[in-house]
Amino acid sequence: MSIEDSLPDAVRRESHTYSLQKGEVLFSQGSPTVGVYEVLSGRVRLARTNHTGHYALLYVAQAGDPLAEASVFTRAYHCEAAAVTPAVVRLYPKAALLTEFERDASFAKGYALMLAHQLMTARSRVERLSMRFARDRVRHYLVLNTNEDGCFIELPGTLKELARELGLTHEVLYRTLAQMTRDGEIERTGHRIRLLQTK
Amino acid sequence: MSIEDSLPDAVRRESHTYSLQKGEVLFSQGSPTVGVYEVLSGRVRLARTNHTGHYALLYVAQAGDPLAEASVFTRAYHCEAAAVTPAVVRLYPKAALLTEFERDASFAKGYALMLAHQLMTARSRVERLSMRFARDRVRHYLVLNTNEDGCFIELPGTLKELARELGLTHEVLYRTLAQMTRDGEIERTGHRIRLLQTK
DNA sequence: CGAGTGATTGACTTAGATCAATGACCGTGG
DNA sequence: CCACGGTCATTGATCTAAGTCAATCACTCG
Repeated sequence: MSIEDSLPDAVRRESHTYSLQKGEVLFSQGSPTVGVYEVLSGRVRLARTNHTGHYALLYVAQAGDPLAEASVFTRAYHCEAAAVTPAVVRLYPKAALLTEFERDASFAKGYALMLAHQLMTARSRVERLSMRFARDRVRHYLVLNTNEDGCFIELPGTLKELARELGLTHEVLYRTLAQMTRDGEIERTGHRIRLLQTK
Repeated sequence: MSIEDSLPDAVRRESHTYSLQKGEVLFSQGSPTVGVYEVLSGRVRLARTNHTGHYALLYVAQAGDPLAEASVFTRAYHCEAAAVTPAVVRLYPKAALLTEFERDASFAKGYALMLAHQLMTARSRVERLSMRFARDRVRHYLVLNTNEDGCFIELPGTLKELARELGLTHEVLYRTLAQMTRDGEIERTGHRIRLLQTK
């Protein structure tokens, strides 16, 4: 599901990594597209500036996230990318991607499928963030992130990171998890959470 | 940018429309994929149910929204779709889409580009919903939805609909717009908003 | 005309944000 | 080896923006 998985060796071989200092601009709005990036570490923000100078944040990509997936098909970047923290990114050059795309329909399918998955993920985050109560957001996240068995959730990072993902302060997340534990809705062992039947 | 635009006549010719009653299930989790849908009117919700019976809402598609874009590439639907209101949907059959996809690389590109745009839109909604204050969300929406000139916004629907899109109650949206008007940040004429320079 | 809905504003409630403090843990440099 | 700075996890007290409830007016449509 990550961008990396959907890329053939031919493309991977031509990729390069770049290190960015905090604040450094990776590409700017209107500049010609050179390819798709993947964030390896740190955070990179995408933002757009209006004709009238109004600014809006579009996306903050973290380790593992792809960046500028549309740029394969367009001439110029529609937004600016800049590092929020020191960051390392990998560039998959447009030419290699386009060649593969034309040459191999199964690569094209894989790329489209990857985009469709990213889209579904993003949409479910939208639904989650539309929920008013912290508890509902936490439940939603847990249900969509259980293991095969449907019971256990392995938290990928820190609880602070999860709080950010859920659009909550970390304090509220701690309290909510504590309350859910007290209520017998979940059980916690370190960074592993077990989702119990509520009925 | 809508799904319709990226489809060639060959596919459009094979599409069919279906009417759904409120609550009617369009497809269920695990059932074999028949194609991609587009919502013509009403609302259709996508939801997933866990092995353990836990339920989570993934997406609510409204008029103009595509549904199950990944289904072209997969055997079974990963979630359930059901009408929230009476709804009309259009089905683009999988076979026709797949044929086009294999046959015409430019269609494949168009489809992927459409997905990438949808993705960018969804991500910016995530950023918007992550903002704490109503005013910040409204500003974000306005900046990303100005006309060519970068000043005017034509509201597509009602303010109540916009409030839902912004994750706010309609009362709060009214108050926020009123306050922004008082503060000279925007001007309103019916469903047209003018974004002023804040300096 | 009357029912239904959107737009709007006021009064009150509340969940989450903020501020603050503490303990656990971890790596690092003297 | 241990002290110290840093971050994470956690909890309490307080504040506040948004939600809720309620009322009014305008408008549309059968």
